[in-house]
Amino acid sequence: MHRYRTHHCNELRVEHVGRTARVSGWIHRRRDHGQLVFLDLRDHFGLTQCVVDAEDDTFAAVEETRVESVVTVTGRVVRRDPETVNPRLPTGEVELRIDSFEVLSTAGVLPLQVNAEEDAGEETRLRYRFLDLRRERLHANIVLRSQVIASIRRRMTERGFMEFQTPILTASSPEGARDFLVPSRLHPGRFYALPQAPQQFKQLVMMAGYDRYFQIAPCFRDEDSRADRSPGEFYQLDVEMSFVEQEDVFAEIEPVLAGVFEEFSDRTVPRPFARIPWSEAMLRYGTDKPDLRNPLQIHDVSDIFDGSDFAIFAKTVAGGGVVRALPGPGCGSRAICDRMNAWAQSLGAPGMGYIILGEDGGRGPIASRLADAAVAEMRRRTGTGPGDAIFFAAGSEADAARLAGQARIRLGDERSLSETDTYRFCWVVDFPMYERDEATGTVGFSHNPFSMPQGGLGALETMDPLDVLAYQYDIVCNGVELSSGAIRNHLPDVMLKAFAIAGYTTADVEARFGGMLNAFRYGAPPHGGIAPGIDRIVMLIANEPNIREVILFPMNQRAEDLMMGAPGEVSDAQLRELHIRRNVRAAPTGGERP
RNA sequence: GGGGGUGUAGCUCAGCUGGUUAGAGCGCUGGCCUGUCACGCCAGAGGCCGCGGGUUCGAGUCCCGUCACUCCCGCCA
Repeated sequence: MHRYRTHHCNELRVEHVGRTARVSGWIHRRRDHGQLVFLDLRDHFGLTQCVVDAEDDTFAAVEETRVESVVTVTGRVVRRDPETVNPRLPTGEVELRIDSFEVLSTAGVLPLQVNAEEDAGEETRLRYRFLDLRRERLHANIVLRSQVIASIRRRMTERGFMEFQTPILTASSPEGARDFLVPSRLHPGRFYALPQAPQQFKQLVMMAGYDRYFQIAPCFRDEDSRADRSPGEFYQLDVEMSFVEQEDVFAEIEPVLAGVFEEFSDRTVPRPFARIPWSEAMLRYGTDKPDLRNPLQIHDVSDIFDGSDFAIFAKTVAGGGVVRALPGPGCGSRAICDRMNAWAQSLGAPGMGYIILGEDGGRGPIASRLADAAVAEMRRRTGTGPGDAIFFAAGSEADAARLAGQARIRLGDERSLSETDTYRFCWVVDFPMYERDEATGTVGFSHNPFSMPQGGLGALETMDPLDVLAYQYDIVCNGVELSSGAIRNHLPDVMLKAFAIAGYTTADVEARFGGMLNAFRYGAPPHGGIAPGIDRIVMLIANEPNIREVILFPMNQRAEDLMMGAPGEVSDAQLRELHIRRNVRAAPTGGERP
């Protein structure tokens, strides 16, 4: 008989009755009846009930071993009486009568309870991640993650993509997020950087002629975390293709994403994914990552208020601002509208105007200043009627869009308007190539500087840069941005011009992106790609609100690994070898850990 | 860097307008219990009320500071 087990803990069935079996695992739960003890033994696969009574030799040992200890149980598989069958367990028709009981590893009193639904605090969970991972939900999430990644690999390979590894130790990139730096022992004063993404490498793979590349790629960015953004590191499904236009990329990625989401969830994935121009997304949804499960849409009503008697909005429009209207189904009451207004003010907005709609037209301070025909026109545009309200966000185009967009989300949640059984994907396309930095007034890249401008060199030379669009797109699912992507700029002249508009000299570009720029001069195929976030994909499929729930060993919000103690101190000898000298003020004393 | 929330037993939390000995569930320890499956019943131990200062006759509760965790803004081309 095998030293540890003949069966795992989700294997024994009626057909095994009468045989002797051996199982090993953790003591999940014990039910002690004094003269009779039940033990639920747990391993990766499931639970098996073991039983022992007072006359057995092992009784005392079973009774005193604490939960989460690791034990090996050998015994006879017995059919349970019909009234004691547990239909909730796959192994619930049988149990194991304990003949021998061996403790392989004892557990102390637990800092968090593995067998309870109740969540411990984040700090405890992260410090004792190995215990947290034993719990059912988290354990299942990580299994799901493994299966999702395996499915993605299979789907990509079947489509003719090849998976390559790109360097982890590379050069610091001057744009974008903060880099993690790695000092060089051989080159005093010089540093590697961990890649923020394999962006330049994957483009070079295309120039090397491999045609279609993908990688489940680790990416490193030294930026602050969010609930949907893990600090430090994350994984992307990094993809690049040669000789393609935008729709070719969509045609490859759409079935992969839809297939994976359908394979691992019970929800529907409507196809084809909607294509929404960026400017339309900002107008209708007030965001560049719209949740299309929410049926509400925002409408521009600036023309109606232009020159109207409602002075605040008329002045806004006259000053170049806009007024946006959001339908509020069933919101036709003072209490609801006042609450929306107070909420808007809590966000720092001046307020949120409203019209309450009754059988006989509109009520409220705005409606009283407008002609009936104007109110009727707004009803028509927003599709509202008696019992509803229309909410208004006024201000600069960006401010009004943001407020209306947030109000749209809030109403959707509060009134439960959104679908709950769907993954609504969309492609947001036609992003602007440049944007004006509000603080400095300068023009900079709004997204990836390597994207191809629509209209090419001609557009860059003749158009207002702020009007130039890029072959730049996002894939969004249920309001979560999964990825940006682009058709790349593979033409050195266009690239130098594009960078010049953003304030970079040719020398700057050569110095910073020389490797790739040089490659463009020896025959570069037109190419493009995308890089959906793996962690966010799994998070959506697992229906988890926080990205830590789908990562084996996540760091906390301050980018610390509480279990391993990272980042940690290193020895003076290590630093000397790396030509590094500390330059930190004396650490404040009294820290809980060194 | 900024804003919000939280911090009370090993864990999850309650603790009112400041008031006498700070509670519950789970866990832990001991006892009882032969068909449970979140077993049940009885008893017990366990508290720097995050930390420091202040107001007050009196602070878990109010004020100031600080630390930690978390959510958000900035940031993430």
